Amino acid sequence: MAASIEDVAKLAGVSIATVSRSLRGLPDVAAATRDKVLAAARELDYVASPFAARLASGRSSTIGVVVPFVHRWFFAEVLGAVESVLSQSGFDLLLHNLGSSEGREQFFSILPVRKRVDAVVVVSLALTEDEVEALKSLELPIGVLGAAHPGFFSVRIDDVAAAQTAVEHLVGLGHRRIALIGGDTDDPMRFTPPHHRLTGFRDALISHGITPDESLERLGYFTVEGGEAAMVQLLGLPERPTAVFAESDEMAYGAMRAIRRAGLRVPADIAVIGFDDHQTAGLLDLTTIRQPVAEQGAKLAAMLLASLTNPDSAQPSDVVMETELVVRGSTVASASEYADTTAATS
Amino acid sequence: MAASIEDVAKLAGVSIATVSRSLRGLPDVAAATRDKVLAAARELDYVASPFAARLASGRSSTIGVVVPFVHRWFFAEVLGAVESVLSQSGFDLLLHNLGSSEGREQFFSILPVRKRVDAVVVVSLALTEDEVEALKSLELPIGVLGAAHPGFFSVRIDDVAAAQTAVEHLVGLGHRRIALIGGDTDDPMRFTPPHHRLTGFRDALISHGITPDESLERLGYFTVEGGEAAMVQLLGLPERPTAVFAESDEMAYGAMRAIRRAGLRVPADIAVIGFDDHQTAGLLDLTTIRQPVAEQGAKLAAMLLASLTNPDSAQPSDVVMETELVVRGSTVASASEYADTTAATS
DNA sequence: CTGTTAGCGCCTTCAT
DNA sequence: ATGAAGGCGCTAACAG
Repeated sequence: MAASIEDVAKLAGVSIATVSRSLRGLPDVAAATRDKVLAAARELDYVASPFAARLASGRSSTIGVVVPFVHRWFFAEVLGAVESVLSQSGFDLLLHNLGSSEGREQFFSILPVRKRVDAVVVVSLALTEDEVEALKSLELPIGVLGAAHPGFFSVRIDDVAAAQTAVEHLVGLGHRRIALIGGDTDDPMRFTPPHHRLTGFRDALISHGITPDESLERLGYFTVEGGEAAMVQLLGLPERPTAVFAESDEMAYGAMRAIRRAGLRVPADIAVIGFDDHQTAGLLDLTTIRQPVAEQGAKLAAMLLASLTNPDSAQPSDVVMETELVVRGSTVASASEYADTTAATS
Repeated sequence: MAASIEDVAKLAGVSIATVSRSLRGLPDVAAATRDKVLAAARELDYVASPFAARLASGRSSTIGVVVPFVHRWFFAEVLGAVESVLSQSGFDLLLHNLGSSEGREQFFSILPVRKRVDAVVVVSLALTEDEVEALKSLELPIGVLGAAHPGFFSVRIDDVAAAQTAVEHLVGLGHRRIALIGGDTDDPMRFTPPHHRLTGFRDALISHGITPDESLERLGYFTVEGGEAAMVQLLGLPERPTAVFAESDEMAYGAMRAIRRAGLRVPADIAVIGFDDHQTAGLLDLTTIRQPVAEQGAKLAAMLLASLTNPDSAQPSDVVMETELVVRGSTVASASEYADTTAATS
């Protein structure tokens, strides 16, 4: 049987209260006493029972993290960053992978994090009002990655502006007939980026005197395969686009593949720009909008931890991180030298 | 303040013991009583405090999952499958992402799962003796994915045989000068596959009268970039290989890219076979060894749950799942038709 | 079938 | 600076 706080107290010759104080580094413990306790604890290989501690204190030192799909690059990257921050602070991470709209419904109706976490991180979900209410009913600090909600902490990028930047890069290269390969804004899983990137795409066109043409907006479902299929459709148009903005690098990969399979050249015949700066974007020479992925997760986790540590500063804040246009060979032929250099040194 | 079991008991007009029994679906409760309790619980929006339950029962309904890197495809896929099985059984999943050899050391010395999980799943780590001892000291059911250990549950594939199959496919096509792009068997993170796949590779060559040539064995570090760099080295050899076996599809992608950049053709000049059947392998027309990734994770989780539910059947078992050679255009030119079909329908 | 009563192992006032 | 003692909310015998 594992040692309990009482065993440590006996061995150290003090009360269990003193053991508790010493082990948690509370003040008002004599240095000599603390040392005795630490020695006894080490000797017995003691670790406090988290459940007893949580029951008594009401705090769980656990954060729930909700992702739509762990196995997709973006979410996995965020998750890794969050885990790293939490484990360094001695917090546990309870993972909830929604997986589907049924999983999502189930999560928000059951709220399996109830009574077991101190805060919740929600990644990239466009929350419905009901979902927001459900989260609020937890009466816990909530962190959202990818969208701002009053009362919640948030970290995100400016998707509208980033999409505009992408389109403006293409316009600046002389393109006027620009297609979009995006996520489904009606998707039952409701991700946030598609809405904003679509808005930015259309806004940028309009501000350059180009009328958005819905036949040039196709769904790529955030997968390589989807991007390829969408591009095939675009290539079948009477008047095909000269440039494509894909809302993710993975869809851009599919688009490039479709273009080349059709015997056309990137960027000579059709320029392609992606979004994310996925790890293989340099390798595939893809121009893209870089966003700090792990950094967003780490920042959000840190904000939540800070609010738990110091409930005074619990002012929910909204952090908007910078994105950056990374020009490579898929939009500017001569840029490929840069890309080669990047790929070789990475 | 959230409702407690006492509130429910009062409202239902029964004792807290009866509430507990009713809510947990234990036998020996009159149907009418149970209904009253359930109604009261619903009315008060009651959920039991897991910590109190865990303290009292000694069970946590939580499983710890340890992965080397969440953000890598294979591990993320496994994690998603494990999460799905656990959440369906009402179990919590505590995630531990090692991230580096320091993170690994820290995990096994601190054992942050102590006193908080009912079982542990370890993914793809070649465990040292000390690590095995550390896990055993938990006195919990341990599940290992990717390697067998006496006393632990395990699910895996036969990496040696699978690698042999890959090489035999190449030999069958007439290749004799076959290179390997693999993981580092001296990597501080010590993954299991590299050792076994290297063994299978060499064994297959030998059994066909081909002497393994170490200059044809290169490190690709399980990344696209690493695979490309390894292939560049192989292409620089006085006598270059006519075929390459990469221990992962991602390394194979890099190899194919290096080959094409060098102005050579796949498979005409150099055939390439990968490992995993990664989701984009069909798209990139890569011959590979398919292994059931999510299935391995789901199976292992289910085994552990079964052993917790029915401690009698707690016989640690070792399940070896099937792998399958998937022939596509990177080894057999005429196979590309199949690949196109696959890609179009997937 | 249902109620009573000890704990589970720790945190946290409140004294001293 | 330290100790004593009362919960935290539930489970699990044990009665009845």
